[in-house]
Amino acid sequence: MSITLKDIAERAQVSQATVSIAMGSTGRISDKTRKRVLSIADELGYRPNLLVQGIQKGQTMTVGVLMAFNDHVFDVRLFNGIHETLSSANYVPIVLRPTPVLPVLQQIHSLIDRRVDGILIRPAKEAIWERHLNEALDRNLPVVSMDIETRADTPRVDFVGTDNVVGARAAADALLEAGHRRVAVVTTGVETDAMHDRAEAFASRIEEHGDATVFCVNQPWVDNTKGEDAALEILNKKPRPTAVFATMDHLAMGVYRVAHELGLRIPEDLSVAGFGANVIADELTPPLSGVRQKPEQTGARAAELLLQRIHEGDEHGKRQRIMIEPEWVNLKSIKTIGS
Amino acid sequence: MSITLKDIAERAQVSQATVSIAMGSTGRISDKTRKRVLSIADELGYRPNLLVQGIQKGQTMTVGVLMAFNDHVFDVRLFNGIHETLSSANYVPIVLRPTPVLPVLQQIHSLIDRRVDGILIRPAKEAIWERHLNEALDRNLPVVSMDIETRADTPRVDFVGTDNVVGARAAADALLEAGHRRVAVVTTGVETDAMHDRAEAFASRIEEHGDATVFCVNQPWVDNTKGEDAALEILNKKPRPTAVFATMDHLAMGVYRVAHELGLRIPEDLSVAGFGANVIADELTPPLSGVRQKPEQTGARAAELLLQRIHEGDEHGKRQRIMIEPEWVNLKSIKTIGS
DNA sequence: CTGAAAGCGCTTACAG
DNA sequence: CTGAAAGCGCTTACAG
Repeated sequence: MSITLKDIAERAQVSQATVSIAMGSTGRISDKTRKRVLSIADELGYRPNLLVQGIQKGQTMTVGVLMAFNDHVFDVRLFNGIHETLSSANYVPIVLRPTPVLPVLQQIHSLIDRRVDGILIRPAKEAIWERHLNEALDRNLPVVSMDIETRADTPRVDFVGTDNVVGARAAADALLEAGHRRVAVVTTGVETDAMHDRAEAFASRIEEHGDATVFCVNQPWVDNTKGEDAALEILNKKPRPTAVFATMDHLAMGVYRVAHELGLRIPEDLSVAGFGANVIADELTPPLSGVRQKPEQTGARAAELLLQRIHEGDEHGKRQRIMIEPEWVNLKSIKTIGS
Repeated sequence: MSITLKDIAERAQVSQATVSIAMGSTGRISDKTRKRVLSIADELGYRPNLLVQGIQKGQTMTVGVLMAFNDHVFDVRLFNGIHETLSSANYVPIVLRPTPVLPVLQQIHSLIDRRVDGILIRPAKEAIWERHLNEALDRNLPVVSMDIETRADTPRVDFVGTDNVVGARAAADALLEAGHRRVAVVTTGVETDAMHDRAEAFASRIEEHGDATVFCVNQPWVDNTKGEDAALEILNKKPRPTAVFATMDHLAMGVYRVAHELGLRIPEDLSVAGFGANVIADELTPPLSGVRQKPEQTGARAAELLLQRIHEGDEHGKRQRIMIEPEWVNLKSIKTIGS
């Protein structure tokens, strides 16, 4: 096994307690013995056993992260944000990926059994997740959900996510400012509240303008949908809208394709805006303008909030809900229409 | 704090040892007491403390995973494979992301301090990583590297990665079989051995044919290069090659772009093949044929190997080197030339 | 300034 | 079949 305090104590001819004190900063000790002990520890390659400190202090400096990583790029960026914050605080993430085969309950138990100090989760659509969170909450483990909000029955779960309303409004403002007065929205799946919020916020902002019209087409949610059907419906409309806002970048890809098939050039004949955090925006031709989420920031804020909860202990204040403002990025897919 | 064996013992009016025995399967105990104890444990929501078992048995059922997640899709798929294998064995991954700011040495210490049972790593190009691995190896922690091989100075690090030679040969065979006799290779960066191996294996396979010619253009490695320059050089060559093999999918994107600019249609005027595990292959128009890596399998095999090393303990056999065979996938970017 | 002892939560021989 | 005791590696009052 590895080197222990006892080994060092023997070598240094002092008690184990003295070694312990020399390592930490608690308790007074002569500078001479401390130096001697530390140099022996170093020489032996001593490494503290955090497991012991974990059972003693009830603090493992470990956090559970439950993410499916289905949305590859978004989840990785989210994780990067989490990781950075945790690292600087000397915490470490245990990453578990809930899948249909691996029951979430079991994974939460797996985290509890290892005595993580808190849990970060990016919930899936299935409500089943949330019931199981009580297993953690009942043990006073703080939980913060990211990007997707948990239901009402888990009031002690904080939330950090994208401010969809601010983002969608920015998109509307940008299109209006570019002179567009006849715009459409492609969206999908009522179930996902985020898409819904974006479509609604966008539409109502356009309508506020008074002089502009907007209509919305909802593409039923199927996995990996690119929204071609909805795009077709929009582009066949007479008079054709001059701009389309897609509530997620993936849907904008469908618009690009259908436009291409119909011989419409972007942005000359049609302006397109998206919403997301994917790289696809940059890889489309022309690069897609739109609302850009900030997954790193979301992850970092979530981790910060979790650490704060961990440190404040049981006097848990009221539920927090933090909205990260996305950013409007103008690339080459929007044409300015002369007034 | 949480429920302990002592709590259960008090409630059940038995000794702590009895409770412990009732939980595990070691030691005999009357069925009656066992049932009573278990039901009380259940009722109290008892969860074992794996930290304790960790310090007692020197086995934490925890594995360190060092991955940068720079290649989003590949790394996520790799991780999914790892995760699945670890989960089924009741192991859990602590995922750390080495970045220029966060010294790897510190992260390895972070893993050692938490007494992980082994380490999986996807090394970056910087050799600095590898020196630090000794910190783990010296403590008899098994280490398996994935996708990218460590240098010679870490002979106790097993490896699981893609069989580049088999993959590149499959690509060559496919192009030859489709009738191509004048083909080119776009590759990049001599430093990355993988690209080099692919280019070389491909070229020599083509040359073996006797009747076919091949030439190779190396695009200097810059971040996120799409190989446009190299592609231009190739497509301007007279006579123009009928097919191009890109040693990574990203480079094939450059070929697509340049071909498009030159007015060449794929596959009518030019056939293109790639190599990789990215989604981009499917999203290109037309979908890109090529060699597909199997990151999930790579991750799973690496995790299996690590677990095996963990279980075999100190009698560490000789270094293992496992090659996962990629698969040739024919989509729409290859034209068959009449003989 | 340093040491002996108790305790964190659990397991494992050893008695009875 | 069940209990008392020692021990895993460390920290923290408490004596000296």
